[in-house]
Amino acid sequence: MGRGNTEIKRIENSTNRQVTFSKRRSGIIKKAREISVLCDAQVSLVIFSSLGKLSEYCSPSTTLSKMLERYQQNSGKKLWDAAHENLSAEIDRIKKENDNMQIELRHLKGEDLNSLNPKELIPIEEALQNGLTSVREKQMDFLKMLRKNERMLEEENKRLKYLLHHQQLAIEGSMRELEISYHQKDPEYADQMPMTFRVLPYQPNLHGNN
Amino acid sequence: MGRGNTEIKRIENSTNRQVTFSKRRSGIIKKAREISVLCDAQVSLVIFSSLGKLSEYCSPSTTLSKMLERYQQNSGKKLWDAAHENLSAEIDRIKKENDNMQIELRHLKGEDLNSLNPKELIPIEEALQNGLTSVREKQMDFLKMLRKNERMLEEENKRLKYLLHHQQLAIEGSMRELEISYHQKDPEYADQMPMTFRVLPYQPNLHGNN
DNA sequence: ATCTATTGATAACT
DNA sequence: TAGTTATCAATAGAT
Repeated sequence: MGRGNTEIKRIENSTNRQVTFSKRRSGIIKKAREISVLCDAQVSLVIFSSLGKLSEYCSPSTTLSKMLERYQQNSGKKLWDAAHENLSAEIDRIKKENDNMQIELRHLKGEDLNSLNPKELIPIEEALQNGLTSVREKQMDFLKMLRKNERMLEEENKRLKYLLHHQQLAIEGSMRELEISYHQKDPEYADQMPMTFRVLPYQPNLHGNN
Repeated sequence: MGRGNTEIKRIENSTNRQVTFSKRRSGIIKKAREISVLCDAQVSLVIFSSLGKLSEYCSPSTTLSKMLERYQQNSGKKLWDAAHENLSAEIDRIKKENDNMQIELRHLKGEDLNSLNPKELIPIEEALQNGLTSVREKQMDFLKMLRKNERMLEEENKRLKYLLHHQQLAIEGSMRELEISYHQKDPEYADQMPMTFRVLPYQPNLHGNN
Protein backbone atom coordinates (compact mmCIF):
# COMPACT_ATOMS: atom_id res chain seq x y z
CA MET A 1 0.00 0.00 0.00
CA GLY A 2 1.09 3.56 -0.20
CA ARG A 3 2.59 4.76 -3.38
CA GLY A 4 4.62 2.26 -5.34
CA ASN A 5 4.91 -1.32 -4.27
CA THR A 6 6.53 -1.91 -0.90
CA GLU A 7 9.11 -4.66 -0.57
CA ILE A 8 9.27 -6.12 2.90
CA LYS A 9 12.89 -5.59 3.75
CA ARG A 10 14.75 -3.36 6.15
CA ILE A 11 14.36 0.34 5.33
CA GLU A 12 17.88 1.63 5.11
CA ASN A 13 17.08 5.33 5.34
CA SER A 14 16.94 5.96 9.06
CA THR A 15 14.45 8.79 8.91
CA ASN A 16 12.07 6.88 6.69
CA ARG A 17 12.45 3.89 8.93
CA GLN A 18 11.50 5.97 11.95
CA VAL A 19 8.51 7.45 10.22
CA THR A 20 7.34 4.12 8.92
CA PHE A 21 7.79 2.61 12.37
CA SER A 22 5.67 5.30 13.92
CA LYS A 23 2.87 4.89 11.43
CA ARG A 24 2.90 1.12 11.37
CA ARG A 25 3.10 0.94 15.13
CA SER A 26 -0.12 2.89 15.49
CA GLY A 27 -1.59 0.74 12.73
CA ILE A 28 -0.78 -2.53 14.41
CA ILE A 29 -1.97 -1.29 17.79
CA LYS A 30 -5.22 -0.24 16.19
CA LYS A 31 -5.53 -3.71 14.66
CA ALA A 32 -4.86 -5.28 18.02
CA ARG A 33 -7.57 -3.18 19.63
CA GLU A 34 -9.98 -4.02 16.83
CA ILE A 35 -9.52 -7.77 17.00
CA SER A 36 -9.91 -7.57 20.78
CA VAL A 37 -13.24 -5.84 20.48
CA LEU A 38 -14.62 -7.47 17.34
CA CYS A 39 -13.70 -11.02 18.18
CA ASP A 40 -13.68 -10.96 21.97
CA ALA A 41 -10.01 -11.92 21.91
CA GLN A 42 -7.24 -11.15 24.35
CA VAL A 43 -4.16 -9.61 22.81
CA SER A 44 -0.87 -8.50 24.23
CA LEU A 45 1.62 -6.74 22.06
CA VAL A 46 5.08 -5.55 23.02
CA ILE A 47 7.22 -3.61 20.55
CA PHE A 48 10.73 -2.27 20.77
CA SER A 49 11.76 0.15 18.08
CA SER A 50 15.23 -0.12 16.57
CA LEU A 51 16.21 2.65 18.96
CA GLY A 52 14.91 0.66 21.91
CA LYS A 53 11.73 2.61 22.55
CA LEU A 54 9.04 0.44 24.15
CA SER A 55 5.44 0.41 23.01
CA GLU A 56 2.77 -1.93 24.25
CA TYR A 57 -0.86 -2.82 23.93
CA CYS A 58 -2.93 -5.13 26.07
CA SER A 59 -6.63 -5.96 25.80
CA PRO A 60 -8.63 -4.12 28.44
CA SER A 61 -10.09 -7.34 29.83
CA THR A 62 -6.69 -8.57 30.98
CA THR A 63 -3.13 -7.65 31.89
CA LEU A 64 0.18 -8.60 30.41
CA SER A 65 0.94 -10.72 33.46
CA LYS A 66 -2.28 -12.65 33.20
CA MET A 67 -1.75 -13.14 29.49
CA LEU A 68 1.70 -14.50 30.07
CA GLU A 69 0.55 -16.80 32.82
CA ARG A 70 -2.10 -18.14 30.50
CA TYR A 71 0.48 -18.39 27.77
CA GLN A 72 2.65 -20.59 29.97
CA GLN A 73 -0.20 -22.85 30.92
CA ASN A 74 -1.42 -23.08 27.38
CA SER A 75 1.84 -23.51 25.54
CA GLY A 76 3.76 -25.40 28.18
CA LYS A 77 6.68 -23.06 27.65
CA LYS A 78 8.38 -21.71 30.74
CA LEU A 79 8.81 -17.96 30.88
CA TRP A 80 9.71 -17.78 34.55
CA ASP A 81 11.38 -19.58 37.35
CA ALA A 82 10.71 -22.47 39.65
CA ALA A 83 8.56 -20.60 42.15
CA HIS A 84 5.99 -20.08 39.46
CA GLU A 85 6.29 -23.60 38.32
CA ASN A 86 5.32 -24.67 41.81
CA LEU A 87 2.34 -22.36 41.97
CA SER A 88 1.21 -23.41 38.54
CA ALA A 89 1.56 -27.04 39.49
CA GLU A 90 -0.48 -26.45 42.60
CA ILE A 91 -3.20 -24.77 40.60
CA ASP A 92 -3.29 -27.70 38.25
CA ARG A 93 -3.45 -30.12 41.15
CA ILE A 94 -6.24 -28.24 42.89
CA LYS A 95 -8.15 -27.79 39.69
CA LYS A 96 -7.97 -31.50 39.03
CA GLU A 97 -9.18 -32.19 42.54
CA ASN A 98 -11.91 -29.67 41.94
CA ASP A 99 -12.99 -31.37 38.75
CA ASN A 100 -13.11 -34.74 40.41
CA MET A 101 -15.25 -33.43 43.23
CA GLN A 102 -17.51 -31.69 40.78
CA ILE A 103 -18.00 -34.94 38.90
CA GLU A 104 -18.68 -36.82 42.12
CA LEU A 105 -21.15 -34.16 43.23
CA ARG A 106 -22.95 -34.24 39.91
CA HIS A 107 -23.21 -38.00 40.07
CA LEU A 108 -24.56 -37.89 43.60
CA LYS A 109 -27.12 -35.37 42.43
CA GLY A 110 -28.13 -37.76 39.67
CA GLU A 111 -26.60 -35.77 36.84
CA ASP A 112 -24.39 -37.00 34.00
CA LEU A 113 -25.26 -40.59 34.78
CA ASN A 114 -25.30 -41.60 31.13
CA SER A 115 -21.53 -41.81 31.03
CA LEU A 116 -21.55 -44.54 33.68
CA ASN A 117 -21.99 -48.27 33.40
CA PRO A 118 -24.14 -50.32 35.80
CA LYS A 119 -21.14 -51.39 37.88
CA GLU A 120 -20.21 -47.75 38.47
CA LEU A 121 -23.75 -46.92 39.56
CA ILE A 122 -23.61 -49.29 42.51
CA PRO A 123 -21.18 -47.39 44.78
CA ILE A 124 -23.07 -44.19 43.99
CA GLU A 125 -26.35 -45.77 44.99
CA GLU A 126 -24.76 -47.05 48.18
CA ALA A 127 -23.30 -43.68 49.04
CA LEU A 128 -26.68 -42.02 48.50
CA GLN A 129 -28.43 -44.65 50.58
CA ASN A 130 -25.92 -44.23 53.39
CA GLY A 131 -26.17 -40.48 53.20
CA LEU A 132 -29.94 -40.61 53.30
CA THR A 133 -29.85 -42.97 56.26
CA SER A 134 -27.50 -40.66 58.15
CA VAL A 135 -29.51 -37.57 57.38
CA ARG A 136 -32.73 -39.22 58.44
CA GLU A 137 -31.13 -40.55 61.62
CA LYS A 138 -30.09 -37.03 62.41
CA GLN A 139 -33.61 -35.82 61.72
CA MET A 140 -34.98 -38.52 63.98
CA ASP A 141 -32.57 -37.36 66.68
CA PHE A 142 -33.96 -33.89 66.39
CA LEU A 143 -37.49 -35.21 66.47
CA LYS A 144 -36.81 -37.26 69.58
CA MET A 145 -35.23 -34.28 71.24
CA LEU A 146 -38.28 -32.19 70.42
CA ARG A 147 -40.65 -34.82 71.74
CA LYS A 148 -38.64 -35.24 74.91
CA ASN A 149 -38.66 -31.53 75.43
CA GLU A 150 -42.37 -31.45 74.80
CA ARG A 151 -42.99 -34.11 77.43
CA MET A 152 -40.86 -32.23 79.90
CA LEU A 153 -42.82 -29.07 79.24
CA GLU A 154 -46.08 -30.92 79.66
CA GLU A 155 -44.93 -32.29 83.01
CA GLU A 156 -43.83 -28.86 84.11
CA ASN A 157 -47.14 -27.49 82.93
CA LYS A 158 -49.12 -29.98 84.93
CA ARG A 159 -47.06 -29.26 88.02
CA LEU A 160 -47.52 -25.52 87.61
CA LYS A 161 -51.26 -25.87 87.14
CA TYR A 162 -51.44 -27.89 90.31
CA LEU A 163 -49.48 -25.29 92.24
CA LEU A 164 -51.58 -22.50 90.77
CA HIS A 165 -54.80 -24.19 91.73
CA HIS A 166 -53.70 -24.78 95.28
CA GLN A 167 -52.42 -21.26 95.65
CA GLN A 168 -55.77 -19.95 94.50
CA LEU A 169 -57.63 -22.10 96.92
CA ALA A 170 -55.41 -20.71 99.67
CA ILE A 171 -56.05 -17.13 98.50
CA GLU A 172 -59.79 -17.72 98.31
CA GLY A 173 -59.66 -18.93 101.90
CA SER A 174 -57.81 -15.81 103.03
CA MET A 175 -60.17 -13.63 101.04
CA ARG A 176 -63.21 -15.00 102.65
CA GLU A 177 -61.73 -14.27 106.03
CA LEU A 178 -60.91 -10.75 104.88
CA GLU A 179 -64.43 -10.14 103.51
CA ILE A 180 -65.91 -11.31 106.68
CA SER A 181 -63.84 -8.82 108.63
CA TYR A 182 -64.79 -5.99 106.21
CA HIS A 183 -68.50 -6.80 106.55
CA GLN A 184 -68.16 -6.82 110.24
CA LYS A 185 -66.70 -3.27 110.18
CA ASP A 186 -68.73 -1.69 107.33
CA PRO A 187 -70.52 -3.93 104.82
CA GLU A 188 -70.86 -1.10 102.23
CA TYR A 189 -67.10 -0.95 101.57
CA ALA A 190 -66.72 -4.64 101.05
CA ASP A 191 -66.00 -4.42 97.31
CA GLN A 192 -63.52 -1.59 97.64
CA MET A 193 -60.89 -4.18 98.29
CA PRO A 194 -57.96 -3.70 95.87
CA MET A 195 -58.50 -5.61 92.62
CA THR A 196 -55.17 -7.30 93.06
CA PHE A 197 -56.54 -9.45 95.76
CA ARG A 198 -59.73 -10.51 94.06
CA VAL A 199 -59.80 -14.14 93.20
CA LEU A 200 -59.82 -14.96 89.55
CA PRO A 201 -61.54 -18.25 88.82
CA TYR A 202 -59.10 -20.95 87.85
CA GLN A 203 -59.71 -21.93 84.20
CA PRO A 204 -58.12 -25.27 83.53
CA ASN A 205 -57.06 -26.07 79.91
CA LEU A 206 -57.81 -22.69 78.45
CA HIS A 207 -54.53 -22.96 76.50
CA GLY A 208 -53.75 -26.57 77.29
CA ASN A 209 -53.82 -29.39 74.76
CA ASN A 210 -54.66 -32.68 76.41
CA MET B 1 -12.41 -2.20 4.57
CA GLY B 2 -14.41 -5.07 3.27
CA ARG B 3 -17.94 -4.49 2.15
CA GLY B 4 -19.92 -1.88 4.00
CA ASN B 5 -18.44 0.08 6.85
CA THR B 6 -17.37 -1.94 9.82
CA GLU B 7 -18.27 -0.78 13.29
CA ILE B 8 -15.72 -1.80 15.86
CA LYS B 9 -17.89 -3.66 18.32
CA ARG B 10 -18.22 -7.26 19.33
CA ILE B 11 -19.48 -9.46 16.48
CA GLU B 12 -22.46 -11.27 17.95
CA ASN B 13 -22.75 -14.00 15.33
CA SER B 14 -20.38 -16.65 16.58
CA THR B 15 -19.48 -18.03 13.16
CA ASN B 16 -18.72 -14.62 11.72
CA ARG B 17 -16.71 -13.82 14.83
CA GLN B 18 -14.63 -16.93 14.33
CA VAL B 19 -14.03 -16.22 10.66
CA THR B 20 -13.15 -12.60 11.27
CA PHE B 21 -10.83 -13.62 14.05
CA SER B 22 -9.03 -16.00 11.78
CA LYS B 23 -8.60 -13.45 9.04
CA ARG B 24 -7.58 -10.58 11.27
CA ARG B 25 -5.23 -12.75 13.24
CA SER B 26 -3.24 -13.59 10.15
CA GLY B 27 -3.43 -9.92 9.19
CA ILE B 28 -2.03 -8.68 12.46
CA ILE B 29 0.70 -11.32 12.52
CA LYS B 30 1.68 -10.28 9.03
CA LYS B 31 1.83 -6.66 10.17
CA ALA B 32 3.99 -7.66 13.11
CA ARG B 33 6.38 -9.50 10.83
CA GLU B 34 6.49 -6.54 8.46
CA ILE B 35 7.25 -3.93 11.09
CA SER B 36 9.94 -6.24 12.45
CA VAL B 37 11.64 -6.45 9.09
CA LEU B 38 11.00 -3.01 7.70
CA CYS B 39 11.85 -1.07 10.82
CA ASP B 40 14.27 -3.39 12.53
CA ALA B 41 11.91 -3.60 15.50
CA GLN B 42 11.36 -6.40 17.98
CA VAL B 43 7.77 -7.45 18.38
CA SER B 44 6.07 -10.02 20.53
CA LEU B 45 2.43 -10.72 20.05
CA VAL B 46 0.28 -13.10 22.06
CA ILE B 47 -3.35 -13.66 21.17
CA PHE B 48 -6.03 -15.78 22.78
CA SER B 49 -9.18 -16.27 20.77
CA SER B 50 -12.52 -16.14 22.54
CA LEU B 51 -12.40 -19.93 22.60
CA GLY B 52 -9.02 -19.81 24.30
CA LYS B 53 -6.86 -20.80 21.35
CA LEU B 54 -3.37 -19.39 21.61
CA SER B 55 -1.56 -17.70 18.72
CA GLU B 56 1.77 -15.96 18.94
CA TYR B 57 4.35 -14.11 16.98
CA CYS B 58 7.83 -13.12 18.03
CA SER B 59 10.46 -11.36 15.99
CA PRO B 60 13.09 -13.82 14.80
CA SER B 61 15.93 -11.85 16.41
CA THR B 62 14.59 -12.49 19.92
CA THR B 63 12.42 -14.67 22.14
CA LEU B 64 9.38 -13.95 24.23
CA SER B 65 11.41 -14.39 27.42
CA LYS B 66 14.07 -11.93 26.29
CA MET B 67 11.40 -9.48 25.22
CA LEU B 68 9.76 -9.70 28.62
CA GLU B 69 12.99 -9.26 30.47
CA ARG B 70 13.67 -6.18 28.40
CA TYR B 71 10.12 -5.04 29.03
CA GLN B 72 10.60 -5.26 32.78
CA GLN B 73 13.90 -3.41 32.63
CA ASN B 74 12.51 -0.78 30.35
CA SER B 75 9.13 -0.18 31.93
CA GLY B 76 10.04 -0.81 35.54
CA LYS B 77 6.95 -3.01 35.83
CA LYS B 78 7.41 -6.35 37.50
CA LEU B 79 5.64 -9.04 35.57
CA TRP B 80 6.88 -11.72 37.87
CA ASP B 81 5.39 -10.33 41.07
CA ALA B 82 2.11 -9.53 39.45
CA ALA B 83 1.91 -13.00 38.01
CA HIS B 84 2.75 -14.38 41.41
CA GLU B 85 -0.03 -12.45 43.03
CA ASN B 86 -2.47 -13.44 40.34
CA LEU B 87 -1.59 -17.06 40.84
CA SER B 88 -1.89 -16.83 44.59
CA ALA B 89 -5.26 -15.16 44.27
CA GLU B 90 -6.46 -17.84 41.93
CA ILE B 91 -5.20 -20.55 44.25
CA ASP B 92 -7.16 -19.00 47.09
CA ARG B 93 -10.26 -18.76 44.98
CA ILE B 94 -10.05 -22.36 43.85
CA LYS B 95 -9.27 -23.58 47.33
CA LYS B 96 -12.34 -21.87 48.67
CA GLU B 97 -14.43 -23.43 45.93
CA ASN B 98 -12.81 -26.72 46.80
CA ASP B 99 -13.66 -26.41 50.48
CA ASN B 100 -17.27 -25.64 49.72
CA MET B 101 -17.57 -28.65 47.49
CA GLN B 102 -15.88 -30.81 50.08
CA ILE B 103 -18.38 -29.70 52.71
CA GLU B 104 -21.27 -30.37 50.37
CA LEU B 105 -19.88 -33.79 49.53
CA ARG B 106 -19.38 -34.69 53.19
CA HIS B 107 -22.92 -33.63 53.98
CA LEU B 108 -24.28 -35.69 51.11
CA LYS B 109 -22.31 -38.64 52.44
CA GLY B 110 -23.91 -38.13 55.82
CA GLU B 111 -20.80 -36.79 57.52
CA ASP B 112 -20.45 -33.69 59.72
CA LEU B 113 -24.20 -33.41 60.08
CA ASN B 114 -23.95 -32.28 63.70
CA SER B 115 -23.10 -28.76 62.64
CA LEU B 116 -26.43 -28.44 60.83
CA ASN B 117 -29.84 -27.51 62.08
CA PRO B 118 -33.02 -29.32 61.01
CA LYS B 119 -33.86 -26.69 58.41
CA GLU B 120 -30.49 -27.20 56.74
CA LEU B 121 -31.00 -30.96 56.64
CA ILE B 122 -34.05 -30.71 54.41
CA PRO B 123 -32.39 -29.66 51.14
CA ILE B 124 -29.72 -32.30 51.71
CA GLU B 125 -32.32 -34.97 52.18
CA GLU B 126 -34.09 -33.81 49.04
CA ALA B 127 -30.89 -33.85 47.02
CA LEU B 128 -30.11 -37.35 48.21
CA GLN B 129 -33.61 -38.53 47.46
CA ASN B 130 -33.45 -37.04 43.97
CA GLY B 131 -30.03 -38.53 43.36
CA LEU B 132 -31.18 -41.92 44.50
CA THR B 133 -34.23 -41.72 42.27
CA SER B 134 -32.09 -40.83 39.27
CA VAL B 135 -29.55 -43.55 39.93
CA ARG B 136 -32.24 -46.16 40.35
CA GLU B 137 -34.01 -44.99 37.22
CA LYS B 138 -30.75 -45.42 35.36
CA GLN B 139 -30.36 -48.90 36.85
CA MET B 140 -33.88 -49.79 35.80
CA ASP B 141 -33.02 -48.63 32.30
CA PHE B 142 -30.09 -50.99 32.23
CA LEU B 143 -32.22 -53.81 33.58
CA LYS B 144 -34.89 -53.25 30.96
CA MET B 145 -32.24 -53.20 28.27
CA LEU B 146 -30.84 -56.50 29.50
CA ARG B 147 -34.29 -58.10 29.66
CA LYS B 148 -35.13 -56.89 26.20
CA ASN B 149 -31.88 -58.25 24.88
CA GLU B 150 -32.55 -61.55 26.63
CA ARG B 151 -35.96 -61.85 25.02
CA MET B 152 -34.46 -61.10 21.62
CA LEU B 153 -31.83 -63.78 22.12
CA GLU B 154 -34.45 -66.28 23.15
CA GLU B 155 -36.47 -65.57 20.03
CA GLU B 156 -33.38 -65.95 17.89
CA ASN B 157 -32.57 -69.17 19.67
CA LYS B 158 -35.97 -70.62 19.00
CA ARG B 159 -35.75 -69.67 15.35
CA LEU B 160 -32.30 -71.23 14.97
CA LYS B 161 -33.39 -74.48 16.62
CA TYR B 162 -36.28 -74.67 14.25
CA LEU B 163 -34.05 -74.14 11.21
CA LEU B 164 -31.51 -76.65 12.47
CA HIS B 165 -34.13 -79.29 13.02
CA HIS B 166 -35.59 -78.90 9.54
CA GLN B 167 -32.18 -78.91 7.93
CA GLN B 168 -31.39 -82.18 9.65
CA LEU B 169 -34.61 -83.73 8.55
CA ALA B 170 -33.74 -82.77 4.99
CA ILE B 171 -30.26 -84.22 5.30
CA GLU B 172 -31.59 -87.45 6.77
CA GLY B 173 -33.90 -87.74 3.78
CA SER B 174 -31.02 -87.30 1.33
CA MET B 175 -28.86 -89.74 3.29
CA ARG B 176 -31.40 -92.45 3.11
CA GLU B 177 -31.55 -92.08 -0.64
CA LEU B 178 -27.77 -92.16 -0.77
CA GLU B 179 -27.56 -95.30 1.42
CA ILE B 180 -30.08 -97.00 -0.72
CA SER B 181 -28.06 -96.33 -3.83
CA TYR B 182 -24.82 -97.57 -2.11
CA HIS B 183 -26.53 -100.78 -1.07
CA GLN B 184 -27.76 -101.31 -4.54
CA LYS B 185 -24.19 -101.15 -5.92
CA ASP B 186 -22.19 -102.92 -3.17
CA PRO B 187 -23.76 -103.33 0.28
CA GLU B 188 -20.35 -103.97 2.06
CA TYR B 189 -19.10 -100.43 1.40
CA ALA B 190 -22.22 -98.77 2.68
CA ASP B 191 -20.59 -97.34 5.81
CA GLN B 192 -17.51 -96.09 4.05
CA MET B 193 -19.45 -92.98 3.28
CA PRO B 194 -17.51 -89.88 4.42
CA MET B 195 -18.25 -89.01 8.06
CA THR B 196 -19.14 -85.55 7.04
CA PHE B 197 -22.35 -86.73 5.57
CA ARG B 198 -23.46 -88.85 8.47
CA VAL B 199 -26.47 -87.53 10.22
CA LEU B 200 -25.94 -86.35 13.77
CA PRO B 201 -29.04 -86.73 15.86
CA TYR B 202 -30.72 -83.47 16.70
CA GLN B 203 -30.52 -82.84 20.44
CA PRO B 204 -33.03 -80.20 21.42
CA ASN B 205 -32.40 -78.08 24.54
CA LEU B 206 -28.92 -79.38 25.25
CA HIS B 207 -27.90 -75.82 26.12
CA GLY B 208 -31.30 -74.23 25.94
CA ASN B 209 -33.16 -72.85 28.91
CA ASN B 210 -36.86 -72.85 28.23
C1' DA C 1 -11.43 -22.26 1.12
C1' DT C 2 -11.79 -18.75 -2.64
C1' DC C 3 -13.56 -14.61 -4.76
C1' DT C 4 -14.41 -9.47 -5.13
C1' DA C 5 -16.26 -5.02 -3.82
C1' DT C 6 -15.19 -2.01 -0.71
C1' DT C 7 -12.90 0.27 2.93
C1' DG C 8 -8.47 0.78 5.38
C1' DA C 9 -3.57 1.55 5.82
C1' DT C 10 0.18 3.83 4.56
C1' DA C 11 4.45 5.58 1.51
C1' DA C 12 5.62 9.50 -0.42
C1' DC C 13 5.09 14.07 -0.34
C1' DT C 14 4.11 18.61 1.89
C1' DT D 1 5.49 15.66 13.83
C1' DA D 2 1.18 16.32 11.41
C1' DG D 3 -1.82 16.52 7.18
C1' DT D 4 -2.82 15.07 2.29
C1' DT D 5 -3.32 11.88 -1.34
C1' DA D 6 -2.39 8.17 -4.51
C1' DT D 7 -1.91 3.50 -4.11
C1' DC D 8 -2.03 -0.99 -2.63
C1' DA D 9 -3.58 -4.18 1.22
C1' DA D 10 -6.86 -6.09 4.20
C1' DT D 11 -10.95 -7.92 4.71
C1' DA D 12 -16.49 -8.45 5.05
C1' DG D 13 -19.70 -10.75 2.83
C1' DA D 14 -20.84 -13.98 -0.55
C1' DT D 15 -20.07 -18.37 -2.72
